[in-house]
Amino acid sequence: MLEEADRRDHRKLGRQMNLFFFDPVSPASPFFLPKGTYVFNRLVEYVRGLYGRYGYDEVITPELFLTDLWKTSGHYEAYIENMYTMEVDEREYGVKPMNCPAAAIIYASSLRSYRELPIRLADFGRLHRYERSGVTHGLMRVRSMVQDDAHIFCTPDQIGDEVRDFIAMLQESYKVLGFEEIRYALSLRPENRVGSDELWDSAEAALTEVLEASDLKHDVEPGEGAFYGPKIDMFVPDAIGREWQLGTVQLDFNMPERFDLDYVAEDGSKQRVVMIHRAMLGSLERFLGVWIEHLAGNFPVWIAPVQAVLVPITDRNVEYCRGVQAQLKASGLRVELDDSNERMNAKIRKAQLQKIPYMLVVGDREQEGGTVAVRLRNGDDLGALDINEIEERILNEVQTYA
RNA sequence: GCCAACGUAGCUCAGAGGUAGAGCAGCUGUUUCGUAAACAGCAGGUCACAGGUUCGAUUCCUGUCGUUGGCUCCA
Repeated sequence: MLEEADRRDHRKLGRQMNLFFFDPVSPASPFFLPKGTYVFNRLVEYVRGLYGRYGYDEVITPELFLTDLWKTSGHYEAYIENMYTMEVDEREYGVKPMNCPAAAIIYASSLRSYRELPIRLADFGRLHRYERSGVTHGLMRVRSMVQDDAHIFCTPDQIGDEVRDFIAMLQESYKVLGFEEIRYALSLRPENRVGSDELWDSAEAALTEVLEASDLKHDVEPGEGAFYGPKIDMFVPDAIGREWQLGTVQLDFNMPERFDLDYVAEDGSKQRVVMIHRAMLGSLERFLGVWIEHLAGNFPVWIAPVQAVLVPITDRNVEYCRGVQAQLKASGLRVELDDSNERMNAKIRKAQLQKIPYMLVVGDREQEGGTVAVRLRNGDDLGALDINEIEERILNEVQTYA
């Protein structure tokens, strides 16, 4: 069991599969290698696809702000110790530890009508947080990260629908990504909080309603909410059973007040807008760490950095393999050719350790028949398949997120 | 930040108060092989960093940095 956890350890697999590594010159900050970057970007791309369907708009915001911004948001007091700051032209700047104030600035940048609500602004900005020594852990807790972050601005009446749609999107994505068991936790009002009791009442009721309406089993954690609003967090365990928070949806009554965010209502009056912070996969670094352990490194074909490797048995078969590679690449597949001076056994072992989904072995027999001998990473041998046949099979898996 | 441990070659590790070793990876050559490691040779290290003790420190001591397990924290 412990051995199995060790095999799934994302830090080891990260090295072994050439995905990422860490270097003391930037403590607790991953360097993503080309293969890790591919997976990372493909995840972002996947999320962007969902955003298209779920009505989000993406924005790009600065990484560096005058600390005035966090004085306005209220984070300065609580979190300045955990921020990276610098002085330029005698003014104090801070590297952003979260995107929400930037979203508030965007919201405030024009007069808003109830007609344009809800506004859903996605931001894949890179965040930096000085995490205290002793709390960092591989990709799970880093000092530099990107979240699939978004902020929804809506009316109080829209809270329920927004939370419900978000959870629906989250469940859709977790299903595709292979997470069956998610723990949901509803966190209610803490001692120290902002906002009226009426506001908390309705917000907590809205979250509870969504959870119950969708029949979602969840824990209720009184007093665990953020000072600015109640929230629902989604947790998933790593290889040794430690739970990590990935998704979250948080109502915020504080930021709209502090940034004076409102909209013109139907009757012409100005109304305070509601802000919802939400992240589906959460920190993409953390998500990748948990996901790698969950999959034991076996990325699904659609996102595997290398989908197939051609293994020529002898030099005689290399030219033929080049042709097959060219054909598969032309279809958009990521196919490598192992023409190293190794025995087939060694090439297969190497591909296994890289967790490459398909190994296409080519000897004289395959070459003559215009086929490849297909081996899966689980050891299954599918025998000789026609090139078009294997191409279709892989393409189909890509399209269906199999 | 706290408690504890660890830090030796790109990776995984061994080692000892007298300035270091293996396997894998790398490079060169041989080999042309049927589903998880062919063979040989070569090359590779300020033993994390800084002080201290000592005739002599990579080894012992202290500090710093980093990593790991746990605690606290996680906007």
